[in-house]
Amino acid sequence: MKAIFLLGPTASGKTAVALALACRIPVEVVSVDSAQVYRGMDVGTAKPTAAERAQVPHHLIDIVEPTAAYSAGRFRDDALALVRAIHARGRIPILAGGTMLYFRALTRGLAELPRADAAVRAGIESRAAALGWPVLHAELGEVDAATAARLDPNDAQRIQRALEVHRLTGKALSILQAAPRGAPPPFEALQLALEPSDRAVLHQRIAVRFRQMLADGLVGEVAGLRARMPLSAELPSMRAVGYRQAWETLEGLEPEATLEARGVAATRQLAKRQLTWLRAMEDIERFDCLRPDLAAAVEARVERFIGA
RNA sequence: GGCCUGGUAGCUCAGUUGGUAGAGCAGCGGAUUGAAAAUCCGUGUGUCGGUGGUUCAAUUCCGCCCCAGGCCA
Repeated sequence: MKAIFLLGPTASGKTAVALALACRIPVEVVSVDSAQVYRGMDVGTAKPTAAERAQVPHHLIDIVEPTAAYSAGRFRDDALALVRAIHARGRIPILAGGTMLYFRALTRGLAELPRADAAVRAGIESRAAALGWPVLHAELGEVDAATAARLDPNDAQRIQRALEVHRLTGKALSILQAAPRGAPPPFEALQLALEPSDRAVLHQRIAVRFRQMLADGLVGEVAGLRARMPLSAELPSMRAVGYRQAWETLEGLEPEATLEARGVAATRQLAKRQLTWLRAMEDIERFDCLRPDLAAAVEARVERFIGA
């Protein structure tokens, strides 16, 4: 069983490459993207168009409401089921996207941990508001010294998660994470990374694309979502690049005049973090996403993989 | 043409009663196990507009010039 991984930072051209591959090879695309899962968030997440989705089946797009929270754990389950189903149809899955934690969850597995618990999180949150995260970090140190040592006293999100896991299971996160993982993924993957040889060119693309998103009505999309459902700034969906900045402008927290610059900067920062992940990955074949013959080069490599 | 106010890091600005300078943002590097497009950590040498002068020493004081605003002609 074979699968193709296509990873790259935002604006590196993953969608175009995947579509080009689809012309030659019977494939289905599994999106590996923590923002494209949200229904109604179209403009700012650069989802493939309806036409593109009609051309090739795409999965894990528009699967949850923006009021909900998706997760790496759900992604792993969903993606493994999809890979199986696509294989059963005699096709090859292309897992394409830029959410590198999701790729890792797939290739290395996740520890057996409890899901997020809203009530427990709220309790931790309110204690943190009163005492400050460094105090909770110290408390974590009493029940899970290894995790506390690994985390910065200000890393609210991870301290909260570690405390949550302890409260829910009575065990230290570090112990649970050290336990052996489940079976490795039941497929052989060709891992391809798209990386720019010139960061400045990627930045240029990002600027052009964000400007286009604004022209395409990103702010209106966010305003519409806010009018239709009970959203809040803390929701993962509304923390997504572009959506957070549009939200701040709609709330009057930041001037509209700076929206474009803030959105572009946030996108560049996202791309930088994605590139940091990619740089650390081994067993991955890298392609310069700026080369003019990118699609053809990837195609040739994939055909070799499939033929083998 | 005259007067005034500015010209300091990519941007916005602070500062040095004369001993060559620092914040925010941006950028860059890193971490990353159910929120990950998140969260966190680290990282600041720049002809202090140019040029003469005073001084042991000038980005800081003085002269002239250039540039940008404003006011008066």
